[in-house]
Amino acid sequence: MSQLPEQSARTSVPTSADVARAAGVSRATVSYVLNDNTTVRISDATRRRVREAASGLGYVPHAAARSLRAGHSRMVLLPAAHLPAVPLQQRFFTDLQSDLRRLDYTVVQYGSAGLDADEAVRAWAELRPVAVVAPGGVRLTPQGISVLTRSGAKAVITLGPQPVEGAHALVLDQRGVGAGAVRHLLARGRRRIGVVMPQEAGLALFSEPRLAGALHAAETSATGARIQPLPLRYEESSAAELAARWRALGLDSVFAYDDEYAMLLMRALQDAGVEVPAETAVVGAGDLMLGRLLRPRLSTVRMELATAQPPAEMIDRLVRHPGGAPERHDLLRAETVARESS
Amino acid sequence: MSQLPEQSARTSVPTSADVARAAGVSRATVSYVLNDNTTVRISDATRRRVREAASGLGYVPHAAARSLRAGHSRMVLLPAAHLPAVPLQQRFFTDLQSDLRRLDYTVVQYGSAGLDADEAVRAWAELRPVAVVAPGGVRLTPQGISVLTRSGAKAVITLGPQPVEGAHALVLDQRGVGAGAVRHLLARGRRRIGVVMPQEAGLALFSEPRLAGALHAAETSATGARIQPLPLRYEESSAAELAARWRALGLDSVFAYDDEYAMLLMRALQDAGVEVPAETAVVGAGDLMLGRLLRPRLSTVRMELATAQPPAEMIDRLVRHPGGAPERHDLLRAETVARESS
DNA sequence: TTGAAAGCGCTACCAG
DNA sequence: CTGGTAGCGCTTTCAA
Repeated sequence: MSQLPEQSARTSVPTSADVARAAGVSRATVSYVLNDNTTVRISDATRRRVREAASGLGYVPHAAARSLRAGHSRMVLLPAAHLPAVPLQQRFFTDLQSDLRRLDYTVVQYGSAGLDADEAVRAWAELRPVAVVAPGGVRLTPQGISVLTRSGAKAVITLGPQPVEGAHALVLDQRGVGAGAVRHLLARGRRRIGVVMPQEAGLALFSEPRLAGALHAAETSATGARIQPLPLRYEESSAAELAARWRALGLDSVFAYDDEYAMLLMRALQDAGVEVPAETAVVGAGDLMLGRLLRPRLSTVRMELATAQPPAEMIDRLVRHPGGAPERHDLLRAETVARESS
Repeated sequence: MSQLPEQSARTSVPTSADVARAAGVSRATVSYVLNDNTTVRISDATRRRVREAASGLGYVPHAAARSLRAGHSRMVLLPAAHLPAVPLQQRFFTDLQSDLRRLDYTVVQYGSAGLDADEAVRAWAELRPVAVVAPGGVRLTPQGISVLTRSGAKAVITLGPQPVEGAHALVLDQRGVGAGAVRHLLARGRRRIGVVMPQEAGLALFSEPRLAGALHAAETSATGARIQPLPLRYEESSAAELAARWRALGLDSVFAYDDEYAMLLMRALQDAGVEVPAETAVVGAGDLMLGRLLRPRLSTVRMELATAQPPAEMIDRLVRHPGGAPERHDLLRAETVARESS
């Protein structure tokens, strides 16, 4: 219908005013109809005219304008860690996302790679999210939390190995993983236990608590067991080096951080003539398929997320009743799966 | 300073007007100072006063209001696929994200799990992104592209095995992976080649083109080689079943889709007494660490992303000069790595 | 049952 | 050098 191509090009993004004009009604009516507002009664004929005009023009409401007017958004922000997430976290996010959507939140992942902590928090705050769920690996300080809160976030929640002062916390306590592995090895009669510490950046966040759990389990066992941290890069050469001096270390078992490092190390040990499990028992973590395919089959610590209340509901509750004391929920359950390697 | 707690709570999110009041200047001046607007000259004293007032109040600008006023955003939207991304895509996204940030774009991942195609596209359009990069696994129809374009997106780009009519395309052509594997096996004298087809939802997007490439390579080789698709679930039982009827299939080699399926199948074949590579050669894809740790070491097809122009620059160019014909760029380079399993 | 108008927070004109 | 002000697209009173 437009006769001026260049004008129609400039005006090409249709607004509710365009819909109103096309339907011969006011912008208010358009808003009522498209939002199914029940407090006001509109004739069916008008409803249809508005709907047809909207779809005819390809009208899509402008989220920014809407939330500006409303004074709040329903955006839940998930700052993406710049480091590779563990598969468990990946699945957690996927589930959280669809659960939140069902509660009518808009979930947005925001990558902050290449920003320092302050810039990143500012960038998040500019989006005025109603809630922020920050995974481990994202540096969130108490003052960062304050910036977010003061910019209108009703709930700030950390997700990771340890809580942060002032925020709610979904804790994936990795200590139980290390403790589970060590208790299993102790029960098998092992007493000199190595703990692999990946040297890859970012994994320290997980490996340190696992080591701490291992140490604690050994100390409280009253067996006199010894824990020996073993730095390892995820490379064959690094594993071969470690294997070469294995006998000198005098270890009878090793918790290999996870199944992949376990596979790497087990192969190097076998190549160096160290018998698994006879001479050295090996335990991984994560219960990946590959552990079942190895020979000997890999013992592992399986991890599961157990939640009393689904995280999405918790977030919804915190958003609706903000201001309570920081909550803390432990999500991670660790369970040892004994196979042939230990 | 506020004496009414409940009022200060409601008004707690500071606006540029609050900053202006605190600094004793107008909102315009605040905007000029905080945006380092150079077309207007402001005294250093005023600048400092404004800056101090802003940080004192914890002022953070409101992105929605800003882009509403500006009439455009610099948001690049990455609809997140609901299925697990291949590691290669994961790295691609991370890199793209930081490159785009360097070009001053805001990158946002939007999870559309649980929405059908139309709803999803509408939801994206509501955010008024300046560009959309849709990975494979996200269903994007020509009419979806039109909705996005008409809502102001300057560039719509697909990323995946095959392009979509009307959008620019970053193509990860999986056919070369299958073709590379088959050519390698043909060169090794193999003629009856199985191709593993994962039965997991979502992988068909990758496995079908790989099969097509394998078929094409066999046909054009003039060797009379035969290609046999082999459905397989990522479970030990499924692999064992396949291995049990292996000899009846009469195959002398197999392209196992990727390294993980290769490990699964190779283990099952070995358990069934089928010698690798003597009786059956095995090739994976992805060049994972685990392939190097298997015995025999796994031959694989390594995949790399080779780009003439970095994707971020391409997007920036398309945003600045919209309206050109759809571009298509092939990103995937496949290269066979021969080890011991073939 | 519908329309007019105010205003969310911000920036960019134009006056002073 | 700084301030007043219009208006981005939308929703929601209040009037008609």
